[in-house]
Amino acid sequence: MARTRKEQAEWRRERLLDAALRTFAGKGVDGASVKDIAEAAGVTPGLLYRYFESKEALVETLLAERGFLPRLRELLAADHQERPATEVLTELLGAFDRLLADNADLVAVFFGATQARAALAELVGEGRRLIAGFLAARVAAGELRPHDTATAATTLFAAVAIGRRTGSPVDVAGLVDLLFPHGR
Amino acid sequence: MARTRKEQAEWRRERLLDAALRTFAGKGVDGASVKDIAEAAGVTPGLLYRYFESKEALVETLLAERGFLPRLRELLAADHQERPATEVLTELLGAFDRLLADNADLVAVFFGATQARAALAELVGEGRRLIAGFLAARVAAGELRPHDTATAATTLFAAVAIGRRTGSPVDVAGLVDLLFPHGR
Amino acid sequence: MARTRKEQAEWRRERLLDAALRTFAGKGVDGASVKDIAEAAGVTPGLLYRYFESKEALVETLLAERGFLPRLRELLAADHQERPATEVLTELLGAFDRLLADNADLVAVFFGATQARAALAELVGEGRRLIAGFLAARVAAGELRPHDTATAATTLFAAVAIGRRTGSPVDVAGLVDLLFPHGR
Amino acid sequence: MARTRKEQAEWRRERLLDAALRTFAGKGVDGASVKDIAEAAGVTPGLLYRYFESKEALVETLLAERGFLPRLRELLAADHQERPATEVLTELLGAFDRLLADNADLVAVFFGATQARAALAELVGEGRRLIAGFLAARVAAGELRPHDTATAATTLFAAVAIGRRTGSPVDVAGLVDLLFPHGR
DNA sequence: GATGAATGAGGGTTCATTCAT
DNA sequence: GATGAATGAACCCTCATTCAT
Repeated sequence: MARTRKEQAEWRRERLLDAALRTFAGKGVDGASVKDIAEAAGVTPGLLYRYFESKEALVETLLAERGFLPRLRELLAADHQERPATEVLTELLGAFDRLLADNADLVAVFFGATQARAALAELVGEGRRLIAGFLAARVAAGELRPHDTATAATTLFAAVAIGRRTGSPVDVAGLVDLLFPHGR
Repeated sequence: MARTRKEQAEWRRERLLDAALRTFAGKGVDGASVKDIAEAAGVTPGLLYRYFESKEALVETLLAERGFLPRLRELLAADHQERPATEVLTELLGAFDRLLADNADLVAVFFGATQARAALAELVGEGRRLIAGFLAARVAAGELRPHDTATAATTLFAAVAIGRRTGSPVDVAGLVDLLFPHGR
Repeated sequence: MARTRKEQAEWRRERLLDAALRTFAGKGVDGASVKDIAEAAGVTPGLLYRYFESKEALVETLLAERGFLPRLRELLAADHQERPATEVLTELLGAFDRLLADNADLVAVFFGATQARAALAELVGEGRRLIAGFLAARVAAGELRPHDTATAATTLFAAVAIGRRTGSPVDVAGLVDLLFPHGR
Repeated sequence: MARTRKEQAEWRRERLLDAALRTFAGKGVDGASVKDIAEAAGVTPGLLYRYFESKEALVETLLAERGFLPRLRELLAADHQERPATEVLTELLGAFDRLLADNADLVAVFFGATQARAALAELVGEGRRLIAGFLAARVAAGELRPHDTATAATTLFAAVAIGRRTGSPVDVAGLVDLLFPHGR
């Protein structure tokens, strides 16, 4: 109330970005229409064009302003000084994890929202389960050291998949050696 | 040449699936029009409907027939007998890695193909670099054992991200302990 | 069985006309696709074009060959000689009525098969009922001679409607005088 | 000019209904494309969808808002008191006739507008002519009372046809007796 | 004679975008 | 600043028709 013009405009812009993020997360960037977004924001489609040049510009703005790359940089840039590496790592990854959790909608936009999502989940789930089973068997046999096999399976799978996806494949032998140095 | 009608039909169907896969990978499922796919296959859009009931049915067929879940199952189901776990794991993950490499288009479909792709790559890249730097510093300081810090960074990042994405977040402390048992 | 080529062709042609008539009656001429007709005849659409030049030609053929105008002419051309006019008329109209009943599908084609059909039926039904009520009241009051008021209502309504529809409006006063000479 | 937005919208809606009615009357409901209607209204097809949910909804709206059933009911519901039945009937049918004349386009929609139209007109025309000839001959011979034979022919024909069409066939003998009581 | 793969035109409809109000 | 009428292009899909097989 009693907002200045500029404040009001700024506020509206943010609400539009909110609405866009929600809508994109739900229907995918291509699947969400400008009308959908406008409705989610409680305005008419026309108004959107006072704040953003086009739908494409809206997406770009969203990624730029709501992307968590800056937050990530802050996080990682902190000076960790004398504290133990694993403690720092745990804290760091925990913060990253929370960042993702807090920005679930944006993550959804990053990964797209298509029919293929279910298929992906199935793929990853299945692989994880099978690998975890294998690891557990070898732990039981005393070959591998006791460890959280579920996490290990996820990790192995994820590393390979993300490596491929981002165009920087991991060295598989190195990966295995990383988790099980000296074969244990 | 000298193809029977049935062979010709089978061949055309496969070419349409090829074209669809390529087109979806490039423009995303929603972003690719039936016309795009038909053009990529060198036919008229109408023809597509002799082979698939709808665009949606085409996507489903693609995931069902070209999905690599069956191949993955075969891979993992193999009997590994007496061979060392790390050897088996390396082979397994290598095969998985190759599977993904051979099906890059399909992977692109799974992960969605939007404007956000570049942003995702940047995010992962940045995170990876920063974490790798931190790890290298600690290795240099003698705190952590020498290891492939680039792979370790990718792995940590990937595990957290995939965990969030698939709705099964990893236990971060467990993850760190997995890579650096006893803090090393 | 053991049909000559020509017989077989003739037979097929008639079956196609049958199928077309049925399909047109059900879905309307525009609403029925060549595929619909071919399916109803148990053949492929392509074959239809060996027997008829186009869908339009098929419709024309149907109206020409299955139209009952020839039958109607025969009916009316009969020499009625010395028999009483009302007897002849009854016979004639009865035959016409049967002709229409036997060719219900064709009648449906004549009148079109659209959403509007239901509205038309409602319109005619309502009008008929109201007029019949009026007539019955006046008969009861002794003003009009006793007669089949339902038929009279239909008749009056139909005459006006068909008159308009065919572009030859009836003279309404003449019509009333026809049914109730001398105001009775 | 100087129309408010709301007035403009109302006006546009009515013009679209006008255009639809004209176009449907000319080409039939199925035969008229949304593009045809839009062109007739001087707008783009897309605009139609701001005013009507679909082509089907447009047809329904047309029948509901431009149908003359309500007008017909008013007409028939009037209190006719002490006036002679034939006078009332003449007035009533005259009003109905005018209603149809004023709504010729809508009548065309009701009856469908296909290639079959000409065939129907021919059929009715021919039958009418032949019956009228027969009646005239019998009047000349002194068997039937003098009357408007053209109207009588139309009436007889129409009654039978409409009866069949609406699924309530008339009793032919009763019909003849209605027009020529005591065989005259 | 019969099939069915293939086409080109057009169907109804949605959508990003503009602009007068 | 905000609306919503209007557009033009594109969307997915169906259809009448052709022709090699």
